[in-house]
Amino acid sequence: MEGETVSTFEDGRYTDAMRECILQLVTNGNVSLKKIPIVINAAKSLTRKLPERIPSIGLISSRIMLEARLIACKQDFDPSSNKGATLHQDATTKFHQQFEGIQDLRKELFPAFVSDFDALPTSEKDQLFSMGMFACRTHLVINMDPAAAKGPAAFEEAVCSSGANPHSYQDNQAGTVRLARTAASAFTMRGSQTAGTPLSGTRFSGARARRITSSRFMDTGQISPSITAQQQWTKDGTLPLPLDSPLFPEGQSIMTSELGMSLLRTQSPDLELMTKIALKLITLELLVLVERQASSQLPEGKYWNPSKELIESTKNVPKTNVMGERDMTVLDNLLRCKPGISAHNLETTLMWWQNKPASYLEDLTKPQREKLHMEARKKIPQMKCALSQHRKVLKEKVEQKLKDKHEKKEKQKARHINMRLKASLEVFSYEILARNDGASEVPAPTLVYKEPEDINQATVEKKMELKWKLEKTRKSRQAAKAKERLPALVSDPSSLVGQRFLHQCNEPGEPAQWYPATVRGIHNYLICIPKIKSTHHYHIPHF
DNA sequence: CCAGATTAGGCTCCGCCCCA
DNA sequence: TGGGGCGGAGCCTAATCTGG
Repeated sequence: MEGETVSTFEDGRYTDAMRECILQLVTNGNVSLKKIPIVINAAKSLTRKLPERIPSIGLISSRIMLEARLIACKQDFDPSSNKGATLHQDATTKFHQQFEGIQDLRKELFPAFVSDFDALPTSEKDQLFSMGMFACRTHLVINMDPAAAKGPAAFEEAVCSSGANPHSYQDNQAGTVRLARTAASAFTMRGSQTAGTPLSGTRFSGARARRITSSRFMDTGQISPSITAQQQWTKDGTLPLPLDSPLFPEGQSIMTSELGMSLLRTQSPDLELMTKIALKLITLELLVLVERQASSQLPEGKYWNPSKELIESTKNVPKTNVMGERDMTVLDNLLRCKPGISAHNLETTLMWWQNKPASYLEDLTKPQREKLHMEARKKIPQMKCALSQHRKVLKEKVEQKLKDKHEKKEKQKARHINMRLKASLEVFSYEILARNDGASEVPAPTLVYKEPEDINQATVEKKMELKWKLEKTRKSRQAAKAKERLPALVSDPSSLVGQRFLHQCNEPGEPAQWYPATVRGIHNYLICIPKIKSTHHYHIPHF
């Protein structure tokens, strides 16, 4: 009887509508493949209709899901689509290793799906592959953690006579950081060593310094002063962080909390001195970091003044890694629902869940939609081939990793046995075993500070090291910039006028030295520098 | 004949539960 | 705490069916 069943199977295959329905159930509805018939039958009470046929599990997992992936990638590729069309990634890691698989797969998929991919100009190919590779804005904040951990490590090295805090573990982590982490996991609900609250109110100088820098940077970041306040500040030349900074509106000043103020209260001369040393080292580490970031974001940097094309081609790139992090939760939940799901189907489900290719399909015209389904079906053999290749590579990688891990473990075990053997031999040599009575406990390690002048010297050395590092990165940035600008300067020397540069010259018999100078004018391609009397060595200007 | 679909069987992985 | 059994979910492959 007409109206009892819905046609789902035509011309020897399932209709596109049926395919989309199944995909929505699997990806957004979280329905397991086996339970799809149950869900569809349950809907009968509302629709009073049943589909004439429902695809088998095998068909869904081996074909329809692959088609779904191609459709999702097509959406990702389609510049006219504005429906969250990008692959997500965790952009807080510098080299995006977490989702390396997806990036690799992307490279395999574009050639498989984009018609005449090989014919595309190289620049366009590169653009396709490089999209979404931008650094997350939170990089700076995230990277402050390791930088702020390096500071205390250098500090402890500088002040402890043993060269390390004897209360820390035998790893490279500073005792201060270890303490803060342990406290964070102890004092918070479901405490996490990395995400817990920062340690507060401690009398330890390293931790105090860490907390002070944390207040200054993190609290400042949270207040976000108004544009007018920022503009005013750039003109009046005051320091950015004093308590009464014009940057922050009344009542929003940083460091006014009880905790913040207590950190600045003078306690003991020793603690003051130690805190200052630690603060200097930490802030130097942070300066290295901030300069690195600023070099790409300020004028002359590659992200300053991006071209129109770049803005256009990247408008769908996520501005934060929130999506990527949320994907982790989704992945976690999905794995509980579908423990056996394959990595590629997991990724497909994720893309359908987050990018909503279903609504992308709905916005297409009927012929476009049919064409897309047909193209996806046509590409299945190629897809299967690419996926099995990818799977093979991944499997090899995993096996190699396991092998390495096993070898490392074996090595550790051997070392451990050796150490114990050595220790027991020593024990025998001292005949301690014979003396069992009244044996005193091993004394706890004590923290012995270096002599004041040694601390001073060690601190100066550490600071010099960091300053040298800063100088080195500055120099290499300058060199890179100079190299980059050289061709333009050679072709148009007059553009040099007004530029400052370093000039190396020497009096006869004296060692050469660098002097800053400014280009006043260009005559016959000869760079003229006023006020130079001795032999000249001309060098590529540094900017 | 062929593409698409189905089926069966073997296999893996995971969480839960029980028990020693 | 760790091992074993069980069930749920899915993957993969080969053999087979089916309709144009």
